[in-house]
Amino acid sequence: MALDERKLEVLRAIVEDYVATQEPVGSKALVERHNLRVSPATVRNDMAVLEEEGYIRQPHTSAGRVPTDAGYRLFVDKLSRVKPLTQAERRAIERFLIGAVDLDDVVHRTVRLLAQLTRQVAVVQYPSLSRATVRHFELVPISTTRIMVVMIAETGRVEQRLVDLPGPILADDVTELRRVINEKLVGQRLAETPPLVLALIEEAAPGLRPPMTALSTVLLETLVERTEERIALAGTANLARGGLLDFQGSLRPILEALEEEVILLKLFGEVEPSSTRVRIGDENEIEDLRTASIVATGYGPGSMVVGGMGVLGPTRMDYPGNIATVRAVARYVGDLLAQS
Amino acid sequence: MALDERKLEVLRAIVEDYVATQEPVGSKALVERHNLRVSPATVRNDMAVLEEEGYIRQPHTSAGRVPTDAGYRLFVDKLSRVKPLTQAERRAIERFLIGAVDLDDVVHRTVRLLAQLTRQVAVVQYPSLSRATVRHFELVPISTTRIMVVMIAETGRVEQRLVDLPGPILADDVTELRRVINEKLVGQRLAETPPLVLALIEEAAPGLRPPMTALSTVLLETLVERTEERIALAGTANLARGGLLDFQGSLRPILEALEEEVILLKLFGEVEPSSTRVRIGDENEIEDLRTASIVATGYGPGSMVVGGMGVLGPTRMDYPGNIATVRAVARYVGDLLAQS
DNA sequence: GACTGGCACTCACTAGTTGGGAGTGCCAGT
DNA sequence: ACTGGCACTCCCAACTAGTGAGTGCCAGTC
Repeated sequence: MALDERKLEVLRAIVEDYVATQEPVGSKALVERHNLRVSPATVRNDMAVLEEEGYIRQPHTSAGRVPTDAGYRLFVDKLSRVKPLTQAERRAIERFLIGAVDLDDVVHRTVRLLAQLTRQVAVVQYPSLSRATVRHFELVPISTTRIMVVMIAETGRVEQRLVDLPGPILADDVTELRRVINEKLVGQRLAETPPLVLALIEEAAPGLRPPMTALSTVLLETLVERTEERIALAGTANLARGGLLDFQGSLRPILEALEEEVILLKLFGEVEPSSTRVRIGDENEIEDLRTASIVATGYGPGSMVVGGMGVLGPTRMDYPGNIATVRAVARYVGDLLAQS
Repeated sequence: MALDERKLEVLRAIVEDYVATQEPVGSKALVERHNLRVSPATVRNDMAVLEEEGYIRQPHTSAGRVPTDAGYRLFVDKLSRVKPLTQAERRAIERFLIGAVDLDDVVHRTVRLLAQLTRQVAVVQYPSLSRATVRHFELVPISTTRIMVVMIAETGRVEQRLVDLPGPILADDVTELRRVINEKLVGQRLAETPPLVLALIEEAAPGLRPPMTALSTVLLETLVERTEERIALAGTANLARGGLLDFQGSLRPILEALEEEVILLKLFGEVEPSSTRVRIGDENEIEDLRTASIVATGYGPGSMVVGGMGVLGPTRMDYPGNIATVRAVARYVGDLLAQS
């Protein structure tokens, strides 16, 4: 059965009221607060249909209605208009991000900003290495048989690793190794470097084969294969708002899930370019997050995506507002990355 | 009034039972569980005295007794014997830390390990820059007017910053700058470098004064003065155990405090060499943490202290166990740092 | 056919009541 | 100095209405 205009309007009203008040909403209150031009009885009939269709439900007989996950989904897909940010919010974003001194700082500020604006838990993935390009490799001799490899990505991210060499090495040879490595790898996307790294060994002068082999092994292992992704988190205290009504009483599983970087990466790292993804309650694959919703989007300089960011909160959240905020922040950060 | 042997024994028993059961403990149960060789009535008299002295209290008339913060304090100072780690725990520590590939990884693993072993919130401060010594400075030309400065500390920590130069610079000049900087700064404790950095400008050849000035400004600003301290956190989910009985119902303030790095640094960063500090409830200066206790200690290679670590939990925590664990982990990590 | 007013019904929530029991303080006795 | 006994306190859990918001249904109206 198709839902006519008014039924959708009723659903929208229910979602909005419930999000605002956190209490099941009844037919009478609905008619009063939104100027639906019909009587409570009519609304009740509509509600019965909406419930039949699975968009709302009653916590118990003779209580008001509450949206189901499906209801939120419909609301997000069809009923919510994008809520443009206020001037104050835009200013807050700029002010917050403008003083960042380096990449770490940008990520840090971003995640706190998101948490503050949305009053939810915020998550920001550090610009992914595998999607970034190499700006420079630096080799720093620590001792005669030890070198520190420092990789600087185009996004500003820096990774370093110690390499033990098979034998002592001369300063000039280090310079040569540095030259070769940079010549071959700079400007490449990291995900595409493995074959190039292997080719490096061939490339090196015969005398430099052993140290180059040690180096390339480490490069492959740590910088390419084990592209360790990092995550920043803020606003967990926001979970404890709403006096435990959300999340059916226990924060435990949510907090646990939030500590698993792997889970967060799955949620916020898998973003398609320039689309905002909303996962509502049940739609989450992670068991422990079935009572939560997630708004995630990708970000990066220009149209490139180097990482994901977003917020996590109770299914009963302000979707239009949070979507708008997450998008806006992502765009700002993208611009910021494009500048540097 | 002096507390005789048995009264102290009673206090110890109360603390241990309360920590174990989370319920006020009565005289009868006490006599049964611990083999005090007296009757419940006698214990009641002792309890009355202990209450008078402020070491225990009754949640309400005709309930058992609960330790006060002062009671825990006395317990920690006088009554608790160090609880040696089990073989399994020692093995767990080793196994957990043995595979760490770099400093970040060490800190990461350590904080998770602590959270897991103590079942509390764990905090580890990254090895402090100001207390560390410089191993090497690297200058990486990004463009003709831009250099990236990379500082490698003895602890393995790496910091980097972009520097905009007043004018274009030649590769040879960069080499020269690098040489001078390293010559003067390597091996110094970072806290003592500011005068040396200023002297660098004098030191440089006249033609290199402008770029060196730009460099030293950044060095001072970011690497020395703004010695940004970092903190790793894990186990927040443990706060939600104990079903909200601890922390009088609201996790909110605790979670908020935990997000303030400044607060955590104050709590875990100010550690005297090789002493373990226990802060119990009221003793905390931070208002929001008056319902929590903290066990913190310093760590570092050998007898040096480069940072702090510890755990935070309800006042009702296993002090002897947590103290032992924190100490042991700190010692292991210290050894690890000494090796590298 | 769509909407409305009316009405009986359901059922969570609150407040008040009660009985039980764990625990206490006190006291007289050893 | 310690103990057994005893009256007392008072939290807690279970039960009992009473209340009211909200519903579903139905007959009536436009």
